[in-house]
Amino acid sequence: MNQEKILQSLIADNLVSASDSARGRLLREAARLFREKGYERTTVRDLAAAVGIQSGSLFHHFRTKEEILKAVMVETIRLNTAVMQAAMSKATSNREKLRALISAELESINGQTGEAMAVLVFEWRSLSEASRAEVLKLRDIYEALWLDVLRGLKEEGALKADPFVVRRMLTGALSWTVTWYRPDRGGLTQDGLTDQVVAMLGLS
Amino acid sequence: MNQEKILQSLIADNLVSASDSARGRLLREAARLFREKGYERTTVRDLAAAVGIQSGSLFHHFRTKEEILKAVMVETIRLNTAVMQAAMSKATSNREKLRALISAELESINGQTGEAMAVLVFEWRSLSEASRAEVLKLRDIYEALWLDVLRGLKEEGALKADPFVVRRMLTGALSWTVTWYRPDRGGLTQDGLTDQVVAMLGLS
DNA sequence: GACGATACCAAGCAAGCGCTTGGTTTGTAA
DNA sequence: TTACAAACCAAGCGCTTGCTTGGTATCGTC
Repeated sequence: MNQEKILQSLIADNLVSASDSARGRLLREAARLFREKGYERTTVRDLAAAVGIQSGSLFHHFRTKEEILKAVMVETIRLNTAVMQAAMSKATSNREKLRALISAELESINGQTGEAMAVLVFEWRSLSEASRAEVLKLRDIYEALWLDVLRGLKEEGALKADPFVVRRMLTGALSWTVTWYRPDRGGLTQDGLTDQVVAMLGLS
Repeated sequence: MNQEKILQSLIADNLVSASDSARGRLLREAARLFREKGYERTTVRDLAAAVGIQSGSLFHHFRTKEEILKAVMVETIRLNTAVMQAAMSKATSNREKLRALISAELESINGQTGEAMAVLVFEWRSLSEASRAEVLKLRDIYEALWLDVLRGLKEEGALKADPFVVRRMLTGALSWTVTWYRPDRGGLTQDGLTDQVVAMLGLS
């Protein structure tokens, strides 16, 4: 199951919006703007202009501005969880699985969903309490994938530090790549970066 | 030279504000509020109320709201750079120096200056272009300290991955601790956390 | 070709924002 | 005691914000 097929099935189940639908286009532009200027500095007029409608018309699709932010986050987690599960299913050993996880997360952060992932990291505080709880539930599923593999590596003796701590360190380290890593601008490929991370953990 | 003495000398040189001065108190409250609610969601009325003055009176001390944000960041970097240089000067080997750096950065992120450090990470986009350049200059000095040590370790063969990449990974990993690590809430001490990071790098 | 839903527009409201203004109090030093 | 600057207050201006409202195209369906 490749990434395109995963996306199709999620769209069919109405779990994420097709990128050629009105909703999908809005969410993509919203992710871009939230990433670029921050949620608070992005006005509903900015959002509307980005998809070529009047600001009031936004509220036909979403009840509030915050609902747009939540949708960006929710759909991104759903997509990346599915992609990650698929990436892992091909691997056999825990070492391979970890590499698949790191590679997939780097891809989600620096690839197509990069803008939305950055929003997920930096705009957390702009979510209401209720939305936060909703997003957290989805994130827990995602995190469980990581912890299973890291615990396995710990038991094998390949990992010295605590799995929980390692995952949180990796979350920070990988998220942070969004602030400096430019896959296009030569030098380091995404695979090369994955190698570096694995090397840093002493697992290469 | 302990942390208190460093602070005194910086205050004497007018590089950071004394925490019992009007300016110092405002900056401390600002860091707290910016951290808690974000810069954009914090109003000048919030800031004024936090130090017990009228909102208009703020502008006697700072020309704009953004200048407050900049001051929080600038003073924090100045302080932490000085603390870090002191921490490193005691160490002899590069291994020890790296441990000192990690420990000091964890302290700055999770100790007294924690709120300001979080602001530095999460409110970057709220700075104007001009302020950003100013803060960046200071950060470069700070980063040079790290890169020197990491390059040394690489030459010794103790480090496998690229020093530049490792530093950026560590920046993310250590910054991220602010979102989950609670030194008070039992379990892991700050020294213990430092051990975990060193172990993760395979340098213990 | 009538109908109802969906998608949108044009206009603007109420609230909150950063910041200004003119004037008063407080602290300090000769 | 006087003089003066620094620190602050009370009031509010001009603008932007998220969102609402009442009405109009557009489109698939029978």
